[in-house]
This record gives sequence, structure tokens and C-alpha cells, in this order.
Amino acid sequence: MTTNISRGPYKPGRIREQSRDLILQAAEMEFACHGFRGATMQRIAEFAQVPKANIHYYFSNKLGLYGAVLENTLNLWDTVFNELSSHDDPADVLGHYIDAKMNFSRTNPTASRLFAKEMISGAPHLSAYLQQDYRLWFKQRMSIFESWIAQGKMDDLDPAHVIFMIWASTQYYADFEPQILIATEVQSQSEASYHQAAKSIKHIILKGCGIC
Amino acid sequence: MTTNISRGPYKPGRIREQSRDLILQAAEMEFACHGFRGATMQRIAEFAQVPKANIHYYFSNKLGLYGAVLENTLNLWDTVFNELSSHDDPADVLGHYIDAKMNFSRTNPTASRLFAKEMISGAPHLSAYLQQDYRLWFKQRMSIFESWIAQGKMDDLDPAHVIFMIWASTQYYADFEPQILIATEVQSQSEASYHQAAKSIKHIILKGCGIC
DNA sequence: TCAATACTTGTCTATATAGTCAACTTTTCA
DNA sequence: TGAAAAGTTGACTATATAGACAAGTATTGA
Repeated sequence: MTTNISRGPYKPGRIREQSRDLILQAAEMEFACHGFRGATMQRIAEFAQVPKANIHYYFSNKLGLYGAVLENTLNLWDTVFNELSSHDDPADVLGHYIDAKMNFSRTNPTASRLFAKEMISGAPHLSAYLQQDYRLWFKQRMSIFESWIAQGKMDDLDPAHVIFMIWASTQYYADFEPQILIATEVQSQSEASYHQAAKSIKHIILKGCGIC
Repeated sequence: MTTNISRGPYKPGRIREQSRDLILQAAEMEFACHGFRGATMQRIAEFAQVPKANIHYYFSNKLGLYGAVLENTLNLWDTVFNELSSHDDPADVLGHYIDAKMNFSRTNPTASRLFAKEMISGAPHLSAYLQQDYRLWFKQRMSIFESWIAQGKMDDLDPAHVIFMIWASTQYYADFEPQILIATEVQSQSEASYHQAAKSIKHIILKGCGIC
């Protein structure tokens, strides 16, 4: 009857959480597939099976929705990032990290693709993240590699390139799936095939870095 | 005065070629940055500094333009693909191929990004290419690796994963440039830094595959 | 040089899209 | 149980976009 002023103080409630999650999930798919500009609110609404106006009830606008999706994704990344811990044995640490990253590619391919699309577009919405958390993480991990090199536990390689190779190889299985499916002549990548790929990557990275 | 029926038989002439190239170049940038749906004919026209109507004189529609851009890009790819030739010495062949691919990433980053975007979107416009040329190329190169393995010239690894690792690592430097720039704390990747990266990749791949 | 052909472009149209809004229903809790 | 808050949604608007078109200019070759 009266105008709905809403946005006042609200009671959390699970409806809000559920609806937001539903929309975020649909948005992740659409943004990952078509990028920020190519995605449409209409298609997101259809995927989520809610009217378009409902999206605008939960998210300020398209950019706000995209930001929320990105934030979700970055939280997932951070979890995997931290799997590369400091430890005495490089073989253990790197082997474990490669497994964790491959597992992420397998279970969160859409998040991986969303991130890749954003990067390829020049990361216009990620500069804050890249300058802060990512930069710090990278520096810290670099020093781990450097101490391994100093201790003669691995070859004298620029650690940056080793990290890039691990990221590139593991994300490839999520991002370039069509190419992989056709090359390997299967309909879909199984858990076993991911496992096999991880094994090959670990073999090449560890042996290639002189870690054995 | 009279209606322009054009599209009849035409005389080649250099104007046509020049204008088409100009538009194709602008379109490559726009499509690489925003994907097929996110790209707009208006922005392509602005980049190329021609009126939008001019684009429609040379290309049937947006999809036709995208197809022409993709075809251009695939021709470039094929050139680099063929650098992986059959030869007795795996170290020579792979080393040369990695150099060629890195060189491609450095000199054609936009082509690499366009291809990546298309892949991440599920390669809806590349199925013909993937099913034909690519599939054939892949099979042929697989057999080269297999013969090396049979001759004990390299470790017994699934060649597919080795090829994927080379592609992933080399394309990473074009596709994920923002991440690389921030991690390495430079403003732009120099030819020297690409060379250094290629050296690291060659070290890890060759040693990692037991080719020495 | 002149007519036919190739090329250019301002203007227009139909449609798709982001976002608004007010009326409505459901949920919550005192 | 009832009123306030939270959530839903159909209808609307302004704008952006792909594409058409006709009237023009430039180029070419007989």
C-alpha cells in the first residue's frame, strides 16, 4: 500500500542469504561466460529463475553484483593460495600445492574462468586486490623459494617463473577445457583424469626444478 | 543518385584491403578485451576511426566481423604450431618451440587473449577449427613424443600433458599480464624479461621431461 | 573525360538492456 | 493476531546497440 522505503535496518534472516546466493551463483556463470559487459541482467535472472527486479532488490546495480561475485571468488582463491605454506621439504610443499590448485580447477572451474576473463580484460576491477593481498602473498612465497635455493634444495631459478608455471598449468585445465576435451577425445574431464594431469605436472615441475 | 547495389563483382584494389585491415585490427582489440557479446560496433568504429556504417560495408554483420578476426588469428596460430616439427633431438625441437611460442605471446598478445576468451566461453565459434586442423595437429605431435619415449629420449609421460604445460606456460605471459606486472614489479614486460621467462620454462620442461 | 564502379557516411529504425517504481505478498515478532 | 518489516514482481522508462539505407564522393579505366 504505502511506499516501501526498505534498506532500513533489517533482520538478517535466511531468505536474504538464500536469494543472494542463488543470484550470485547464476551471475558467476553468466559473467564467467560473457564477461562484465557481455553479461545481461535478464539472463542472470533467467538462470536464477527470479524476476529481474528481484536482483535489483539485493544488489545496487550490475557493477555491484559483479563486485560481489568477484569478492566471493577471491575468497575462494585465498584459501587455495594459503596451501603453499612454509615448510622444510619443497617436494612436499609444492606437490601438495599443485594438488590443491588442480582440485580447485576441478571443483570450481567457473571461478577460475571468471578470474581469467577479468585478467585478460586488464583486471580493471581487481587492481585493489592485486596491489594488496596478492602482492604481499607473492613476496612472501618468493622468499620461501629463495631460501630453498640458498639451501641447495632446488635449482637456481627465478621463483616468479616457477610460480607462474604452476598457476598457468593448473588453471589451464579449467579455463581451456574445450581444447583439452577435443585433444584427449573425451566428453568430460573425470576426477581420475585430473589426478593424472596433476601427477604429470608434479613430475615435470619437481624434477624440472631439481627437487627430488 | 541511383541506389547503390554494390557487392557485385569488384576489382580488388588496395583501398579495400587497407580498410579491412584497419577495421580488423580495431575489432581484434575490442573483441579480445570484451568478448563477442561485450564488444560494440561503435567502439570498434572509434578505434578504427571510421564511421560505423563503413564497417557494415566491408563485413556482413557483427558475427561476420568476429569470424574474420578469428580466422586471422587462427592463421597466426598455425604458423607457430608448425614450429613443433619432427626431428631427432627433442631438446632442440622443444626448446625451439617454446621460444617460438613465447615470441608469439610477446608480439601478438592480443591474438592470444582473443583465443583465450573464446576458449573460456566454451569455444562456440571454434568447434570447426578444433575438430579439424587442431585435432589433426595434436595427434601428429603426440606421436612424435611417443617415439621419443619409445627411444628412451624422454621420461614416460603422457605427451598431452606436456603439450598442455607448454601452451599454458607460454600463453600465460600474454593472457595474465596484469598479474605478472604486479608480481614482478615492473611497468611492462621487456623483450629481455620474456627471454628470461623462456629460459626458465625451457629449463623446467626439458629437465622435467628427462631430456638432457 | 566521363560513366561505371568502388567507397563513404549522416540519418534513421527496431530492439535489447539497465535500472525504476509502486503495488503486492510473505514473514516476523511483540 | 496484527502491524511493521522484508521480500516479490509486472509494468514502465531512458538509453545503447546492431543494422539498414540512400545520398553522397572518390577512383578507375576505356
